[in-house]
Amino acid sequence: MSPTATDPSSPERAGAAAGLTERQNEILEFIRQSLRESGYPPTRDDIAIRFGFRSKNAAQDHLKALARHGCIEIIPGDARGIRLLRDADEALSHQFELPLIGRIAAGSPVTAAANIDTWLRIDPELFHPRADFLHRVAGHSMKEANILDGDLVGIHAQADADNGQIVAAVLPHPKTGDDEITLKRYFRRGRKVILQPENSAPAYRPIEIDLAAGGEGSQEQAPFRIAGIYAGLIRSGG
Amino acid sequence: MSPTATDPSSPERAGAAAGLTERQNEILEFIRQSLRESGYPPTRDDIAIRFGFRSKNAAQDHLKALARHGCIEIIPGDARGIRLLRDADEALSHQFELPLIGRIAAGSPVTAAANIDTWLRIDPELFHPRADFLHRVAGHSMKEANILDGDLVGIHAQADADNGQIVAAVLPHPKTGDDEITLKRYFRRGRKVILQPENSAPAYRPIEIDLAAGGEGSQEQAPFRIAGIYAGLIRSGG
DNA sequence: AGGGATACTGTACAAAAAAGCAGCCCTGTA
DNA sequence: TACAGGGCTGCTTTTTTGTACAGTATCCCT
Repeated sequence: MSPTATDPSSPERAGAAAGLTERQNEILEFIRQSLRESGYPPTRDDIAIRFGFRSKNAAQDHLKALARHGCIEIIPGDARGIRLLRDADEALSHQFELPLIGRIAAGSPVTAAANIDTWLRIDPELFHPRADFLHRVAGHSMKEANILDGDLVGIHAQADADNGQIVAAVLPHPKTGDDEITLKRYFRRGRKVILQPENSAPAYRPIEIDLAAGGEGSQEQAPFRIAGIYAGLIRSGG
Repeated sequence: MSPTATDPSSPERAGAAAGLTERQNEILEFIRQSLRESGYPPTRDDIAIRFGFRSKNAAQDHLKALARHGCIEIIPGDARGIRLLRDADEALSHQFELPLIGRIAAGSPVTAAANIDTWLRIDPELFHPRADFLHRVAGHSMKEANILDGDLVGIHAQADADNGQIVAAVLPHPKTGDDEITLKRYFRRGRKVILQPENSAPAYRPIEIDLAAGGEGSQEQAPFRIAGIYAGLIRSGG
């Protein structure tokens, strides 16, 4: 058991907390499992038995390390006094939550952690197709599709769309240059993409993009990309 | 402390498990609270301190009683070895869920267990005011308020409403006589209540109710009541 | 080479917690 | 009136747990 790789710089598994060793992640995962299955945290002994430690102090050391990293909190003197902290709890708690995406840091994937404003407790499966993130609508350009200013729209992440679907398009803002999410109806005719608002007021004009000019699939800065397709919305207040 | 009423036949509080005494329900609620706030169950001592028992055996006795009633499971020998069983666990798991209410059994409160079709994972706090239940909209009568057929509306339970608010009204269906939930804009002028659809098509007529005729506050079957006010909606699919 | 972290073994002790026994006071019921 | 059950006090005993201290070994970085 001793020759286990313990290189702190080894790549972490997906879903594992950052900055932890493999062993520490295993311990953390065991705590989660214990909470799920028995409803209360493990003792030092439970951990030692599970991992084959001959001394429960090995478990204690690991718990201290996890506490130092801010993954758990140890309540001194309490039997099973282990509390999962926010970050460590994420994998568990985000099961029925959706990230709210606002501005997009230039060049980053839409759902990158840096772009997440907050998490909201909505089951992704309530949307069709399943939503991967939410975006707050600004403006009235989709009014006639019954999508209003302030609505939270559920977006199913995918890179392309069928003609006529409502998409969340990522476009650089004409003034700031920052990437922004816009909801529009998508049409493609040959090399041209048309992003069509659903508001017949004259102020709302379709956006036309010529893919030939360094567009889709090009290595240059793409003038636009599809973050996903509209999958539903949630509206708050009367 | 001893002269506390302990009549096992006393009426149970709303949300409390059936067949339990008041004291037992308090203990159960404390266990839930402990799980929510600290993340692990209480010890016998925790319970004794909370309720002012001089002997932790009082707590032990209560736990045994709860176990006998199938509300909890005691894992022998384990510190904090208390597990909430399914029924008892509901209050906890529904923390971020909302019941979907369809048909209303005649005369029953809207959110009675019998009227709940299913639970959906949406944080009630996402609506304003906070939603207490959801209802699926049938028909297009509120189309011009941007509430469409098939939308799930969040309803904040309250018995009255201001003029002009959108309410979930409970009305007997003209044919079946079953109570049904309808979304309409509410107006009251003296003794008359007007439930106004938001659809200018001629097929949609306002409903007028004369409260003088055995209506609101009367002992006879009320012709209508307000289940709550509209607090937002969730729409699925493009 | 040395300091520091991770990852353990082993021992010891005190506090925390479970669990049993005996008994008291009520109240509703047979 | 006897009896059962809920609701408690008090006390004892035995586990279960947390936690500190002393070491060993490996690996990384300076």
